[in-house]
Amino acid sequence: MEFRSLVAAIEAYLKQLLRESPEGWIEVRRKEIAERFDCVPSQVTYVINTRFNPKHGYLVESRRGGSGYIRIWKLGVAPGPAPGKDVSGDCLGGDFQRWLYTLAQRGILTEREFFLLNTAFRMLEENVPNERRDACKLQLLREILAAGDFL
Amino acid sequence: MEFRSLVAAIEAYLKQLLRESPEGWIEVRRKEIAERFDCVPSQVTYVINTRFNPKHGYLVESRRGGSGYIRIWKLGVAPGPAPGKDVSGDCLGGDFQRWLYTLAQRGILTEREFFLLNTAFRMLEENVPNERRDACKLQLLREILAAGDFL
DNA sequence: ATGCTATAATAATCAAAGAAAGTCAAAGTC
DNA sequence: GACTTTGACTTTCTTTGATTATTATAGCAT
Repeated sequence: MEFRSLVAAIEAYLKQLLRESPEGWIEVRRKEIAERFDCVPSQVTYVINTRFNPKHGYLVESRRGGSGYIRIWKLGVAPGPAPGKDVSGDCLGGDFQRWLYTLAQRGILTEREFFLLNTAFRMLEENVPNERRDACKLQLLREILAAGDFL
Repeated sequence: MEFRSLVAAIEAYLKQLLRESPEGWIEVRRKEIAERFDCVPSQVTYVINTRFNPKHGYLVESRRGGSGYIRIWKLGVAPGPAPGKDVSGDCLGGDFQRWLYTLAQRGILTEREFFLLNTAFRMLEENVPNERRDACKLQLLREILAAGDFL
């Protein structure tokens, strides 16, 4: 298949992998992707940042250092810019709940866990200063996902 | 099982032992672990420090010298911290963790729920402005308890 | 038996080397 | 002008090994 650009090709490749993954997430090495597409590693970072961000319905987890990785989760349906709603600031708005729901549906969270986390999220929503809120929720989500590894 | 890295393998092994231990704690020889995984002993120290600290819900006690050992406690399953051992201060704002711990002990929360809520609490702890923090945590606790009714 | 010492058996510390991934801004393309 | 591509530099995490600190115990002297 021919692609207009590198980003497009890499994006398509990752989405292909995601489609083939029954778990709804994939794990890749930045360096390997870069090699496969014969480009610099930071290109991959660029693709991740521009095509797999929360706005598009993806969550990315990564680790540096020895045996580092990039893990991409596909969460629920892409929320879409909700026309009329202020698109500017927090694109993460109410989507978190949907994501939790997705995780619950996939059996990654039990119903109770879903409920409890929902409560916790609402708490963060209401009590963490604006500028830190999104980062904060994202971090919690990441920790939850990471916890899954061993729990 | 295949592991990404040495740390991951050792971590998983120790957690396996912990899971199998009815007392909620285990005692190992650093050297033996190192031999089993064919690595230098300080690697084990590294794993302990980075994966079994209080922040992750573990306490570690150890002794050097003849018949030395490393003892690892898992909080939330174990009957409280090793007596006389410093919990190293920052073990997550005392009271709330204790609350959660109690709930877990009574079987009101599962281990996972305990862990997740712990994470959420830490999040609040670190991100909510000082003056609202306590009220906030209290409210979350209440909601959790209330939730118990119909969950 | 009691106390002291040397020794061997451990674990901790620390710093260096190695292995990824992230950042940022300049240069290129459309 | 906005989006892509590149690469030098930074940060984070892991692995290794040399050195240091601690403890139990065996041996010895009293």
